[in-house]
Amino acid sequence: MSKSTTATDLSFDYEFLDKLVVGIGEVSQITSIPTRQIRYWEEKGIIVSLTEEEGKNRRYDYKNIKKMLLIKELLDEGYTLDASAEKVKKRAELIEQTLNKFKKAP
Amino acid sequence: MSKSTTATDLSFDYEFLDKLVVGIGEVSQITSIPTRQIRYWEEKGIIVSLTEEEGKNRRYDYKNIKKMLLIKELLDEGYTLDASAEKVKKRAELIEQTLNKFKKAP
DNA sequence: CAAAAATTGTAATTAATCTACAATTGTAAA
DNA sequence: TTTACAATTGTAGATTAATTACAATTTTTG
Repeated sequence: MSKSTTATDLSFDYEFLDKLVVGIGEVSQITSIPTRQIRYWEEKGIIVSLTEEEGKNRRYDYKNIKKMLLIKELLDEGYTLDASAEKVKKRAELIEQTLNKFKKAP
Repeated sequence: MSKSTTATDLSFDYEFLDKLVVGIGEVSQITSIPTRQIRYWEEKGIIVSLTEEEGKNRRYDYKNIKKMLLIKELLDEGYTLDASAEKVKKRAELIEQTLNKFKKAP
């Protein structure tokens, strides 16, 4: 009848990650990236939030957060922001594929 | 040297779930539980948020969200709020154990 | 019905976020 | 070293979202 997700079943919680949306403050807490920097990356088009309309608060999903973490790593390694963004674009496809694998499973 | 979490490695992203914190608005979006109801449950002591101090915004972690989803299910099944809370307390231990299993892995 | 449980409404206040304009710092080529 | 661009940071003033607190309403149970 119902899905009954039994709470302990987190063998992989893609269903949860799929619904996940977070504000910029939480992203900042999770990733240790300052909100100001997140907005800057977004301003440059490197990150695209799920914001409904201009002026409303930004919302980010799992993929967004993963991207940011990766960009942060790459910057640390010495890549420029644009180069990092380029690299991330390719990896993003992998993340997507991996997530889709879980989604397709019956 | 560094942990290098490579972003595509989400075979199980316990590290991510561990850091996860979410505001009440997002919890409401994720779970479809109204914010008013979440605050009420908290007021009754059934949920305990990570709020730093009174007046500041509430923050919830993965376990909190899982608890809420479970309570919602149990209410649907006809349990009272207190009975649901009781059941959840036991399951919470299971969730914790499961998470710890991942944490211990080298 | 009466009492308790559970939920919901909302006003007034505070916290967090938004945009926009500007300043600062870092890097690399001329 | 200077010039130029990349990257980040600061902040004022406005707006969105969350807080508490008091109360009302709906639901369940004896």
